[in-house]
Amino acid sequence: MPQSRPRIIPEATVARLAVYLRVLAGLADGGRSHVSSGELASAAGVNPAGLRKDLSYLGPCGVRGVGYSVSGLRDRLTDALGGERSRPCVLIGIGRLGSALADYAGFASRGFEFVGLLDTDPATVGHRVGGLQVRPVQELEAVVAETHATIGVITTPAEVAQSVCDRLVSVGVRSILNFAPVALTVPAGVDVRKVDLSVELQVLAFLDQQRDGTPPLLAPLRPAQGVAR
Amino acid sequence: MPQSRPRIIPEATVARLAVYLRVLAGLADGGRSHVSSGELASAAGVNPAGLRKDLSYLGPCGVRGVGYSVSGLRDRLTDALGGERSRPCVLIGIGRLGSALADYAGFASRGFEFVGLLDTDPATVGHRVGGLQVRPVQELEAVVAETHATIGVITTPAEVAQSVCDRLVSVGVRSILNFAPVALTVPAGVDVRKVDLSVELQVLAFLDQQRDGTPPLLAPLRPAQGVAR
DNA sequence: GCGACTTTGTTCAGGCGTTCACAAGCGGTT
DNA sequence: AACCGCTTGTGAACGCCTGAACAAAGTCGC
Ligand SMILES: NC(=O)c1ccc[n+]([C@@H]2O[C@H](COP(=O)([O-])OP(=O)(O)OC[C@H]3O[C@@H](n4cnc5c(N)ncnc54)[C@H](O)[C@@H]3O)[C@@H](O)[C@H]2O)c1
Ligand SMILES: NC(=O)c1ccc[n+]([C@@H]2O[C@H](COP(=O)([O-])OP(=O)(O)OC[C@H]3O[C@@H](n4cnc5c(N)ncnc54)[C@H](O)[C@@H]3O)[C@@H](O)[C@H]2O)c1
Repeated sequence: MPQSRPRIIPEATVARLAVYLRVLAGLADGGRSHVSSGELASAAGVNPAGLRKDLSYLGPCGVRGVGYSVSGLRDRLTDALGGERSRPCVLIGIGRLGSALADYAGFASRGFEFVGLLDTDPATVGHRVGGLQVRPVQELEAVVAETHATIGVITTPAEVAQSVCDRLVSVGVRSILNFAPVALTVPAGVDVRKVDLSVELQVLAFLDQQRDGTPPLLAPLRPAQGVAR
Repeated sequence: MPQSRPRIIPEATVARLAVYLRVLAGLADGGRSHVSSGELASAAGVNPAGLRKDLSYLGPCGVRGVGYSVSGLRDRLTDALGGERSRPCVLIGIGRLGSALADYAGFASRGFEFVGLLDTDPATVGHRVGGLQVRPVQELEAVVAETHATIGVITTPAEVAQSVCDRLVSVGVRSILNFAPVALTVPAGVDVRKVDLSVELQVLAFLDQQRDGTPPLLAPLRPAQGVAR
């Protein structure tokens, strides 16, 4: 038996694999033992053929004529996405958004654990949020060193996001999730993903206007599948 | 002078236009009158040529040899993205995440205004969040009707997201932003955008593992530009 | 044991998006 | 008035991703 092929997985596929993994976790809880690509694709909101293509990057995962083993596929996906080991994360900026994230149970269940919460505000430092005590941002480097955090999440105001990012990078954090509405500049070898909620709303507004304003002009779009992307 | 061309704008471009608009707002506050594509692209974290191509969908916007007028381009972008009119939004599920969104000032400044906050929890209903009183979710249809909300934001638990979505669609909301980790099914003509934070973290974890595990194998990737995507 | 049905895995073509490179156009200067 | 440098706008090539059709393969029923 040949070992897992070291093929390159497109980033768009990786994002979908994470969605499949969550759906599979739900199916496993429901006691299901097998799923077809059609059912899984429907639950994930994607095309069945695309789903099979995504899974094919991991090598053959299913049984023809039967489908995929829920637990088997779940394990394979978990492995492909980085294993089951807990990923320590630090969160900087414990305001409204940061508090919501720190308190969210959905991350821990997927292996992401906040091991450090940092803020400048003296009114916030010392408080317990999500079972962890908020520490002063001056200790950021020390916290990363002692916890071996590999992921940094930035929920500070935009003005200070770049400086926070620089400090994270300087102590070895190479994966950053940024909620502040600025484009962060980082050296090569560091990955930044940005979540920009204002942009999401603005795109919705644009699509809305386009729909109302010029119905015949936007014609050559989606072939009317009843499932959201 | 020919009026604005009714060309089709790719969705990826629309999202970037929203980013440019925000950067321009900052430049205008700073008193700048002109910008070059290079500077704007750098601030937005994109390629200069791509930026010019994005803007070209709106027709000629700049002056060769000089650059773009900050205020002129800002107005043009504002117009293209749906005008300056206020967009009323309803928010369902005023928990930790929902409260953070309702309280956030960055949306109102871009024309998005929450006009209805809804929840089931009796302990939450009646409270004031972000200057608005939380109302029982039973009144959802009434709130949409009286406020003419066009955008619905879902921050409820995943189990009820689909039913909330159905109710929004049934009263005419055709733009939905979903934070719950489920794929929503909607009829054609309704746009759904999904924000999935667990997936973002999972992708970061994957990239991290890929970097450490197989340095020579992921070689054919990004040409080492020091700016995050 | 054999056949037919079901579902996967892969191949192919099409579209979309991104990137590079160059010509066109404008302002400033001599 | 003509030249020069700078910046935009666009055309074309490239690569990536998506969607569909087809063949391989395994299971269930008889
Ligand atoms: N809340 C939202 O719904 C929302 C939506 C979209 C974007 N954002 C963005 O997310 C970020 C946070 O938003 P928020 O609403 O939570 O703001 P917030 O003001 O409630 O929280 C920001 C926190 O960062 C802390 N902080 C400030 N400077 C710091 C520093 N140098 N180091 C560490 N911490 C520091 C502040 O003390 C505060 O607690 C902002 O950039 C905002 O634009 C928020
Ligand atoms: N908080 C986070 O950081 C985070 C991160 C990723 C995803 N999410 C997702 O966002 C959603 C909300 O997360 P949260 O942390 O705010 O959860 P939460 O439990 O704090 O808030 C959920 C709110 O929805 C309300 N609700 C429940 N059923 C409802 C219904 N039928 N109609 C209207 N309201 C209803 C609840 O009363 C509660 O106030 C969840 O789907 C969660 O998976 C949250």
